[in-house]
Amino acid sequence: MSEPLYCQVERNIRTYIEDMDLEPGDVLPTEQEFIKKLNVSRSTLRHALNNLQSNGLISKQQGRGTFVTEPYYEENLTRLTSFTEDSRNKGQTPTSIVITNQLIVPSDQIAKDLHIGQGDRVFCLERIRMIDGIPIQISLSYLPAKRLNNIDLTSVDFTSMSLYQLLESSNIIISSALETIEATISTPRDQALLDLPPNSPILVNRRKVFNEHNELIEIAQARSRGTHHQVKIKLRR
Amino acid sequence: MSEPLYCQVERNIRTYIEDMDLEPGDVLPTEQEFIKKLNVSRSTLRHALNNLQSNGLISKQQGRGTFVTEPYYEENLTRLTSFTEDSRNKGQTPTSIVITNQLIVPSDQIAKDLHIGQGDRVFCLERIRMIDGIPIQISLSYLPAKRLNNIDLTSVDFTSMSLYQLLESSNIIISSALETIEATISTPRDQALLDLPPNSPILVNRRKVFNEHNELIEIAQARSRGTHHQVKIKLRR
DNA sequence: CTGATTTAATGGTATTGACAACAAACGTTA
DNA sequence: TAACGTTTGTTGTCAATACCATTAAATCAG
Repeated sequence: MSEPLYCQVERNIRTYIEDMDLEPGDVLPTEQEFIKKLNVSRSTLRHALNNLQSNGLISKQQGRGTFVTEPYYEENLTRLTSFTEDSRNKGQTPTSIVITNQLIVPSDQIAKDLHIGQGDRVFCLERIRMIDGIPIQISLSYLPAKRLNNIDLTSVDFTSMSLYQLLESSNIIISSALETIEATISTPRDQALLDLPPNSPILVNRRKVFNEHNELIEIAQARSRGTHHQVKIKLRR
Repeated sequence: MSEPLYCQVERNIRTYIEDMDLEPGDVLPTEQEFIKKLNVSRSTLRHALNNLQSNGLISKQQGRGTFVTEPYYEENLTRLTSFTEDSRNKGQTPTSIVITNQLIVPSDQIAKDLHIGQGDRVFCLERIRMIDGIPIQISLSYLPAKRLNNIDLTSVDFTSMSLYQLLESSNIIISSALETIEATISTPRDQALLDLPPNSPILVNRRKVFNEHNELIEIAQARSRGTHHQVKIKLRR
């Protein structure tokens, strides 16, 4: 058989939401309407709807209806993964607006944090990360040029490209990372870039990424909408 | 209505795995066998199995069967530690004010989250965690009584006692946990209990803790001062 | 106008039946 | 023996039907 029917239904509903320009919070057609419109059985439709719900696109409420969900980003910290990879694994479409992509002379602090000398150059990459068109995160990365195998990041279009996958395809081995998380209040800049009201919470991730020789290849800060962003960790004792 | 049938089936299969001492990798009875054994329809059974699969307890393979899942294995992950242990390791002095320490009848939601039945009792423990006298965190835990080897938590003084160390000294094995983190804004209650100004950020940790049989022994929420609390994680790719 | 009751709409649960897809074991044949 | 097809047993997909639970809106009584 070709693609299962419920998968096709899933895609149909996704495109329906897009075509109808449904915003988060909007109500979807009822099950009965979808059944007529798509000409499938209720169980098939519900299979599709359940999948969309566990992918975080919609939420159902008994007695009321089905609604488009606020998109939110769930970061999986059991492994070191990227925003792009995490989102795609959940069936979402991550894109970026590149604010800065330059080769710069680092400040003393950055140079010290990266364990590089005064004269060494550093790539500075700042992006607004979006899911399905909604801004979720501001990420700011510094990468020392001399540890990047002569890649020229400034010539790369990061609109839909994963930084980590690019590095790995250039034989740079991302080995481990140290990450700290804290909560803070959004700055005016956060509010402008992430389209937030004043006094909204922000989750701040600071990450140091190491290669196989335990050399720092990236220090990064990610500022995410606190209520649409979850970090998920699996721990063992 | 009482508890849905598929939830009861879920619990039945959980206890089956435990009673039969099934190890990771072991094959479960086939759908037909479960249908006869539990006297339910196939769709109900599959509903339960699907839930168990998304909870990571089992995995299904078309044409082969259903198997108990390999436990998650990861080296160099941050260990599951407690507030008390963390603080003492840093040379600080953790204390607690106990707000609630009762044996209660759980709400439907809590019972469902803990995978327990309607009649089962649950310990509810709420504490203000302090370091050197400064309130840092509000922690709220629910623990199902029947999985605690007859410990009576209500008779324990948690002022300077670690919950996890108490459990372990009672031969309860804390095996793994799933944790999510998000940022939010403090509520008036947060502000009162943690001595915070309005509009201060709060870091919310939600944790599910499992024993060696992958049974839930605790669900907990911790609300911490966002700016005086950092989560540190070491990741591997 | 207020509050309680009824009704309609909607998603939730459960059963049954049929066929498809896949994996492993088995038999046949070259 | 090796290769190939067949059989068997498993989970996956899909449909039709019935009834339950929850919610919100309409209706009614006071």
